[in-house]
Amino acid sequence: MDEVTGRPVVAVVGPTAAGKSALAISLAERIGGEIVNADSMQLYRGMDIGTAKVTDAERAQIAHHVLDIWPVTQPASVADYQEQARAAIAAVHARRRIPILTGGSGLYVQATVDALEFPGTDPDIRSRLEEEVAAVGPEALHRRLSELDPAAAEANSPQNARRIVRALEVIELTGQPFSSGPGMAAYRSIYPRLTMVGLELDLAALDERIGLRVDEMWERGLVDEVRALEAIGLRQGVTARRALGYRQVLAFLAGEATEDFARSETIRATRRFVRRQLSWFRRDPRIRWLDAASDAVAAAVSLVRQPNG
RNA sequence: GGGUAGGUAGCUCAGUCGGUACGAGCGUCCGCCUGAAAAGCGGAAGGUCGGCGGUUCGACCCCGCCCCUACCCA
Repeated sequence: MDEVTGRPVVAVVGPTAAGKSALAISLAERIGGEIVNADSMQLYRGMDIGTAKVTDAERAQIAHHVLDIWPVTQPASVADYQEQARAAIAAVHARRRIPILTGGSGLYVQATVDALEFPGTDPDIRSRLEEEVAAVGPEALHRRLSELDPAAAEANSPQNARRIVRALEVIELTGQPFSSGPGMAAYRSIYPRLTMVGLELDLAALDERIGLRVDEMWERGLVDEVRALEAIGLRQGVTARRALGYRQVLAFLAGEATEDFARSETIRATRRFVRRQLSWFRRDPRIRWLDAASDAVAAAVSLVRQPNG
């Protein structure tokens, strides 16, 4: 068994606002762990309040990794994240401690833990295709995709410009159909001793917490945070400017919405997001779900100590 | 008391010059997801078109009365 990957890895996943960060910290204390972030937006430097990033105090308590790695102007990249997250896990292992991958970005968790391989990207091809969709509409490109890679076309709706562009990009770049490489690696973990813990809470309670949490973000100065990030290019970043809360505050700062509207929209969008997260995680059969309303820490500790499936 | 506008999906509103509601956005529910993923996308369930009567072969759309809301006049 591989010296590094044969060591235990824990993943704490689940919807936003269920309490993953706190659970991960408590768990880390009990089992001698260090946290590896798997939250796409917490990768951005300066996006603290709106992403509910762990505090300095919490970071002093338990080591956190793969946080604040990108400037807000940089487009997100799962492939880049994957590399850094795996390196962080290896480093934690090298310290003979247990990495606890924590976050609600399903794709990022899977990219780290599963044998996913991302074909490359090419800015020129990408921007050319993007201009094309803008000009011709996604349906036209979808038709082309049907000829080049029927399976990929089948898998994407003709409206889904983003996915169609990426599929065409990969085909052009690799000369291979997009649908041939990816897919099958999902749920095949590269870490044999992986324990996946899902933290759940009933939707009504979660919705309530989201409302409170967003109000709290406002009190803590989310608007000022966004204003400061705006000054260093938030509006130019393709990914960061669309983050929950940030997008809405930017609209408010641009005079396109009232502050109240920005806040209620943030709550609404976050609630919708939580549903998408659940729909992603629910289908992963490896996840052991724990109720956030009960003693999830104790339950998680015992799961880690006696993985058993 | 009089007048005007309006009462259509949970919400905000389109619409039918009378022929089984083409509805839309938001909300809700379900799902998809391999380099933007807190993103992007798909599907579904929801309506006796304020009430009662009338005209008509047929009314949500016409007529009468009533109720409710907003505003105006007194």
